[in-house]
Amino acid sequence: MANLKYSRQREVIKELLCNSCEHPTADIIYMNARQEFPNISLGTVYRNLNLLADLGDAIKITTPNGAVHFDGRTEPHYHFHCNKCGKVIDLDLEELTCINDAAGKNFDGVIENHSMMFYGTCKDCLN
Amino acid sequence: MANLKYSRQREVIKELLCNSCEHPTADIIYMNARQEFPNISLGTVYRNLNLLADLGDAIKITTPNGAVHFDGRTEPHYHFHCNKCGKVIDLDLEELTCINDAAGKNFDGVIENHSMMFYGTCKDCLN
DNA sequence: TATAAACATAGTAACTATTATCATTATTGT
DNA sequence: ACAATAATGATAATAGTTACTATGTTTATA
Repeated sequence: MANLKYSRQREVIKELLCNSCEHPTADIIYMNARQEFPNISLGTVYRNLNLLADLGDAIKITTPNGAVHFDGRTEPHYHFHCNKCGKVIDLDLEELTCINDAAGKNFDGVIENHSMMFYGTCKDCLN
Repeated sequence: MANLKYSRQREVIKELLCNSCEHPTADIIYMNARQEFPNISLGTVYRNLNLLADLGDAIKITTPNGAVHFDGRTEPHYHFHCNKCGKVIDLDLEELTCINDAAGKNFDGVIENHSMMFYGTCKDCLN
């Protein structure tokens, strides 16, 4: 798993992800990466985004309308998903640290972590 | 939107969903519905599940590994997703009613609701 | 620095989950 | 009973993602 070799493509993908506050999809990263590597393959983008997620350097955010968003900010935080435009926005809400324990009270498995997504209408979409 | 006509297929789909504690995917519902209607179309299953969700009679649950699960229990509650088998399980945890307000504190849009998903390993997968 | 092993890439095909299309069938109000 | 309209089954189409493969890069070692 740790037999990694450097690649310029991966570095650029990681940079794009870390410098973005937009929680981009693989698609968006692909479009941006093409400005640096006109021939980069979409497969390369997916492979590296998933790799970064596996390494803990990125977070995958699943939204109700299909595409997976990626987040380069890895410390725990919560997200808002706009029901109109589909944008994903960071929220300024401190982590609920003890909720995992509370959830595990009457539960027979092991709870490791949680994610929370808020829904509604973002500023831009409030006509 | 309310120009509905009765269909036996929809009734069976709804029944299957409400009688299940398993948070089935469209696929599973399809397989079960075929015992009643051997010729039912997968499209019919999707159409009706989405319709039920739009009517508020079902909830769509998005999990990190692709497929959407459906839940016939519509009062607010939280879920656990097993990282190994992908099962979705109801949790006995009371709703965090005021968290929407807390999340909206430094946020410029309108927050309507939220979902929370816990992750880990379920009882059956703890070898 | 040459070399060989291992990894990464681009390009493309394949796959999965879901939605759209459309001719036929079923429901419902009159 | 009939006409309007919604729902169905069958299938095609789409979107997002992963798999495959030949070629190109990186890297450790001599």
